[in-house]
Amino acid sequence: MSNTDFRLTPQRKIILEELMETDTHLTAAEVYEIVRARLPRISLGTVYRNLETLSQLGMIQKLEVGGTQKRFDGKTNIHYHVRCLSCGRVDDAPIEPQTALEEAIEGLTDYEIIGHRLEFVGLCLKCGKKPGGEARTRA
Amino acid sequence: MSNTDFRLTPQRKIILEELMETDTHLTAAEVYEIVRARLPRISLGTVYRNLETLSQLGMIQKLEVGGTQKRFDGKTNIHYHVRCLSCGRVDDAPIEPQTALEEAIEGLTDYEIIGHRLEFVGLCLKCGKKPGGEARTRA
DNA sequence: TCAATATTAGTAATGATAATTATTATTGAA
DNA sequence: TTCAATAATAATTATCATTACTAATATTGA
Ligand SMILES: [Mn+2]
Ligand SMILES: [Mn+2]
Ligand SMILES: [Zn+2]
Ligand SMILES: [Zn+2]
Repeated sequence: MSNTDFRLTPQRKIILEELMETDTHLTAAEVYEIVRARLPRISLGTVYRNLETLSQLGMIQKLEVGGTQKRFDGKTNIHYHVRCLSCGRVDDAPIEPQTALEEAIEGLTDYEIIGHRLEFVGLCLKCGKKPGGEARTRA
Repeated sequence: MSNTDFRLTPQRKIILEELMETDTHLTAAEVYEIVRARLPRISLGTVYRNLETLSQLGMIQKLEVGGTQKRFDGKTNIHYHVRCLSCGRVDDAPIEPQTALEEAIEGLTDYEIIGHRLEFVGLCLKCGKKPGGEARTRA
């Protein structure tokens, strides 16, 4: 019984491919829409299940950014994000991980610190400039 | 027509009081349970509606921490948090807001930066020490 | 070849939160 | 005071994201 019984099914392969070749941090629903163009019979449940599996295996990253939906990242290294308060768009933040932050709280709390999450919020190019922009979504 | 038609109803007063005198960053469901001890007829919808209203007015803060539930904070000043990966507990992080972070990305992105959120994650005293601790909850 | 195992599509269930609605409470002008 | 306008409530229903279940299909390796 090989312990490596992870099968790279067509569904998983395509989900991975689509996540790799985009930098927009898709939601599960967005992944579903995109993958459906290539695999019309895939089900939303399969997308959720595999996004979970793949992130569990460290092949992708599940992001807990603000807002109501989780987002998924083809990049697995530690990095920060910027989120648009208006349209929800999430981009990578061009700033290196600040290890100093964890050193700063070390010992000041009862917690055993494992990591940290830093998210910048603001308005993306599209939403920020012109008055109005896109409809403001909640959260 | 006075524009200040916010009424400090008993429901709102008690929700506020309970949020003020705790430092544990309650979820809506937890607020509901606690307030119910004093106002047994209050409805969960009222709790949600007023938590939203109060945070809209800047009287409390709605926190978008990791996990599945929003949490509410009686403190309205900007500060960071530590969250336990095991039990979900959220405490204030004893570290000052780092304005330098926003200065660091300023100009490096297309975004108009408005703010940032920093959350440390780890294991609280109760969950971290003894092997086992509480049952690990998801997210 | 074939039984064990993994994965799927489809659907139902769950959990958090928001919207609706009919009723009650408060306000301020007549 | 009285009463119409407004605000807020309790109760209920709806929505949205996500997870669980289930029966069918696919893959694996002895
Ligand atoms: Mn990213
Ligand atoms: Mn706090
Ligand atoms: Zn935007
Ligand atoms: Zn804990």
